[in-house]
Amino acid sequence: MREVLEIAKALADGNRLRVLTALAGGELCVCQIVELLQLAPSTVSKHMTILRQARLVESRKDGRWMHYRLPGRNAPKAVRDAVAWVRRSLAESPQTMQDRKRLKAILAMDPEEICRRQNRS
Amino acid sequence: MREVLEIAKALADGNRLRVLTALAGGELCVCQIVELLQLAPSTVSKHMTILRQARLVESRKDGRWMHYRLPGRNAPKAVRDAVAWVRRSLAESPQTMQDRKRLKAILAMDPEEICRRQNRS
DNA sequence: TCTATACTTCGTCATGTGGCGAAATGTGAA
DNA sequence: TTCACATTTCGCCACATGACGAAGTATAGA
Repeated sequence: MREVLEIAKALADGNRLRVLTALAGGELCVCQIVELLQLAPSTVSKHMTILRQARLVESRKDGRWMHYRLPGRNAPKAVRDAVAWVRRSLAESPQTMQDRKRLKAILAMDPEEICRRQNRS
Repeated sequence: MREVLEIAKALADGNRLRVLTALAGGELCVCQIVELLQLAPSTVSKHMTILRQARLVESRKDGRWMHYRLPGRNAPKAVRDAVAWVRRSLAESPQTMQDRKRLKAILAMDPEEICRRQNRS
C-alpha cells in the first residue's frame, strides 16, 4: 500500500507525467528537463527526487551531470506497470506531441550550451 | 493529459485506493464505505465524487441509497487500465486483507442497521 | 588549490487537499 | 403533506504540495 500510494502520488502532477513521457525517448540530464518544462532547476530537481523515491526513474551520475531514465526490467512490477500505463495513456496526447517536438530541438543542441543559456536568464 | 492527470490525482489518496480495492468485491453503498473507512459521511461523499469525476467509479441511485461500483467495459481504456493496476498492485496488501475481512462483516449486516449505528455516534 | 558549474537542499510563500460538522437536498413512508 | 433519513454541498481549518531564489555540495578543469 505504502509503495503503491507513493507511486500514485508521484504520478499526480502534470510536469512529472511529462517527464516520464519524455524519458520514453531515452535518458535525459537535469538541464535538458529544465529546458523542456521551463521550470527552475531547483523545482525540477525536487520533481526528480519524488519520481526516484517512487522508483519511477533511475539515475546515473556522470561527472557534473545527473542523468535520469525510466526503470529497467528489475524494477518492481507495480512500478513497471505504472510507467507502462502513463506511456500508453499519454502517447497520443497533444502535450506529448508538443514535448516531443521541443525535445528534438533540445537534443540537437550541445548540453553545455543549454546550461549556459539557463545561467544567463 | 487532462483526463490522465485527473485519474492519477484521484488515485493519490490511500482511502480512495482502499475504496477501489473494496469495490472489486461488488458494488457498495455510501454507508457501507463509511463503515469500512471509518470517516465522516461527508468526507466519504467527497472522495466518491472525486473518483466519479475521474470515471474510476460509476454510480446508481436506488431510492435513498447511492451505490458505487467499478467502471464497466465501456469505460475509457486509461480508466480501465488504472483500475486494473490498482487491483493487481494492492491485491496482496495487508491493508486489503484487513479490509476484506472487515467488509465481510459489513456485508453480513443489514444496511439499514449500519446507517442507524452511524446516526447514533 | 582555486574556480566554474551542474545539481541539490533549504527557507519561504501561495495554493491545493483532506478532514469535520452544519445545513441543504431528495426520496420513501406515514 | 409531513416526517425520517441517506447522501451531498458548504464553510471552515490544518496540513501537504509546488513554485521560486539563495545557499550548499560535489566535480571537472585551470
